[in-house]
Amino acid sequence: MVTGDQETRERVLNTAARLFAERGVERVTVRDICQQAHANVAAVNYHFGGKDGLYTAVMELAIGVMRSTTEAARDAGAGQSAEGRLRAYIATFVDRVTGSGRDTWIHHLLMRELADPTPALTLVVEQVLKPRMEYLCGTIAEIAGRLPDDAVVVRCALSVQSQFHALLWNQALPRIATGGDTTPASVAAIAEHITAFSLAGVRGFAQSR
Amino acid sequence: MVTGDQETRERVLNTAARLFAERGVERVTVRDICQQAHANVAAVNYHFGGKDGLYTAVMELAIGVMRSTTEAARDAGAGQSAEGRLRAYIATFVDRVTGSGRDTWIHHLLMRELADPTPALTLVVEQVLKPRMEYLCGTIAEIAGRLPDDAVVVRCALSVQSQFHALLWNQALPRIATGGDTTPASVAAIAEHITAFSLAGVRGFAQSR
DNA sequence: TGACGAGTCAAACGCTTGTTTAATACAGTC
DNA sequence: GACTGTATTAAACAAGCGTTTGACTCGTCA
Repeated sequence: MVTGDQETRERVLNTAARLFAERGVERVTVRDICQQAHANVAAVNYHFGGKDGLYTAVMELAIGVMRSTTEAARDAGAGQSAEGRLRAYIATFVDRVTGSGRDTWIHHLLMRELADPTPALTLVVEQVLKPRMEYLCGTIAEIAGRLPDDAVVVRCALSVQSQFHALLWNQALPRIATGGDTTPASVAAIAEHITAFSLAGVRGFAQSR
Repeated sequence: MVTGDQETRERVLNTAARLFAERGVERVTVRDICQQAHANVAAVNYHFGGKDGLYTAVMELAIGVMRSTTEAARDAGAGQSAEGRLRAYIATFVDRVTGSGRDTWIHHLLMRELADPTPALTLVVEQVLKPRMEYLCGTIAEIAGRLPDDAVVVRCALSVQSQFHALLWNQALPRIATGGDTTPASVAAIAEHITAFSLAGVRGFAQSR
């Protein structure tokens, strides 16, 4: 085969990640993947032990990137006030979800996993969602003057995080709301909106100590 | 056949609705549906013209219920202030999504349709999502002292609506957050949280006229 | 009574799916 | 140069899928 510079395994893995995110695991055949990856049908079974193994490998790849997103969101606000950290956290996520970076497919995979859980959800929860919630709760707790495990704080964190997911309704959004474009300016406007909305929401639960 | 009181067509339709919502269309076979509905495999093709036709029929059924939910959410706040209307709207939705009523499956179908659009999305957008956004924007506009088509108002409406969807992360939620129970008390607490959070968020964008 | 349409049924039909096989090529090692 | 383990290939495999078929059972109506 006239392979490129890339190893077959890597080509299959990357192609599968893209297709799984686009169409969902069930709507992608191993023949689709291998054809687009310029690989033989047997490659999936040889390198990943089967379609399920391939999906697991894709999810592990995705989890790695998601963890780095969490870190980036945390680093962006390092040394700032709680308000500043929340603002930086939101801006990082909006930026990555709307695809200014190049890893949009990952968020679609995550959305599918939440809507339609597979065994891989356990990994996602432990390595991605829990750390995010923990950081978010810490920041929000500081803003609200409450404890991080306060039920009010947890609910606020969910309210913040859930707003990101509306950004992924790619097909529906442009038809029900103005905008939906992802120019740097509008992305920044969305981030600013979620920040302001969430800050006001959280402060409404503020408790004087 | 020892059918019950229900006609075969109805049994197949209801069984399919439940299974499609639970597992997703791709992970449900016609044989699954017919077995659970105590019907012959050919029933799907005879009554609905095929699996696709069955899915369309299920979505039409779901859209009917969703429209009635929209009306119920609107009626619940009739004659009240804008704040009261928003509170009633949110309470109605939280109630239906968490399944105190019996139509939870519909929201799972909607979530799947947003994550993984099919041709049926067009119907959902026109007959369900647009009317909801319109009503929500009207209410929020009044609270914020802005016009209903103001971009700020539209974004606020999306922020409100998106919070409902976190309630549907059935598998993931109990593992990342405390609660997740659906006792009447906690459902009311969730509704109250989203209301307070959203009201504060919207008021932050209030414009003195 | 006999013809007719609607509904149901077991069985079979193609087709696609994920997976396996056996052959082949190739690089490194003794 | 024979041996070994890795990687790739075309072809075939068995199972499952949605769908179709033709016979059969009714209730209805002329």
